[in-house]
Amino acid sequence: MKLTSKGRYAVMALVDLARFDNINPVSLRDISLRQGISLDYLEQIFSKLRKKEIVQSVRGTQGGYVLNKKAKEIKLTNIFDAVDEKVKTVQCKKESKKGCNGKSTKCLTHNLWDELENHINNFFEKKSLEDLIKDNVERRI
Amino acid sequence: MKLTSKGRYAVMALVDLARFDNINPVSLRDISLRQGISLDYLEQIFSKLRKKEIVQSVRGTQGGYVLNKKAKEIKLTNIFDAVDEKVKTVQCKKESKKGCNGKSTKCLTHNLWDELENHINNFFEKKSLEDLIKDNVERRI
DNA sequence: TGATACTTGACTATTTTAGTCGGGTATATA
DNA sequence: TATATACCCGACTAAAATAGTCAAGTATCA
Repeated sequence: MKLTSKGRYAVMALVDLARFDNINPVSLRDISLRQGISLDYLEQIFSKLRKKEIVQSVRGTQGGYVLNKKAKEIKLTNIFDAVDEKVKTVQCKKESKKGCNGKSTKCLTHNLWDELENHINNFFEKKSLEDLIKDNVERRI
Repeated sequence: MKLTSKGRYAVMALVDLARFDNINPVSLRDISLRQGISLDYLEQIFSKLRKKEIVQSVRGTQGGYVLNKKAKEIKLTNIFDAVDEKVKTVQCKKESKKGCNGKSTKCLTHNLWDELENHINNFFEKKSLEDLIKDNVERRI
């Protein structure tokens, strides 16, 4: 079980963005330099964030990205969802003969993965971008 | 973020084992048939479980595996640890220039992943094999 | 009109996953 | 003692996912 870089980068980039977008849009180039993330990869990630209306883009010189909502309203769930960083546990395919079919001893652990998924998603639903920024400022003092 | 089959299989197999090992050892062949998991793959998994002293092996005809501890004492943490199903979030390599080096805006999200890791591990540390079996019996009624 | 910066889609090397395969060794039972 | 059962061990591999790269755009500001 692991968190992939895509999700990590998305969160890092958005925290970075949230701290600098007071007046002007923030370019991916700047984020790329500050966070050490490949520009091309960032473009892929922000394309997804834009489609899910987490950020807005401003084209042209002095362009960049701006948050599309208040940092308080952007939850980790939304970010991970946007970049396809899902919490996958069991996939109970109805077509498959093996695995979960609701019969006999199979899928003994079905409920476990459900619980786990809820447990993790619960964490993600509570945390907002604002929380992350505040947390960071506090520890910085 | 996903849970891989290895961890899933390990838990499924152990729940199966725990329910059948009252008197005799349980063979991987039986578990394989009941749970629909490849025998060869199960052998790999049980080799690891044995090395971490979660199960004991009995060789020869009528052989198989037996739990090495009480189901109550085997936590999910132990199982996942045995089969290398780790909860990985950030790796802050000291060697790398990029990523987490404790400076400036980098690793803004460091604490987040720590928290997440604790949150998940907390779940795994509480759940025992016994819990899973009980849970299953209850829902079966 | 040129530089900046977003936009899009295709391509690719690397790593991880989920096995398979081929050889063993130990032991109960006939 | 022969044999079948079942654990034991290491090497190999196909397929999928990951983490990018690359190329060719379009919009906008100065």
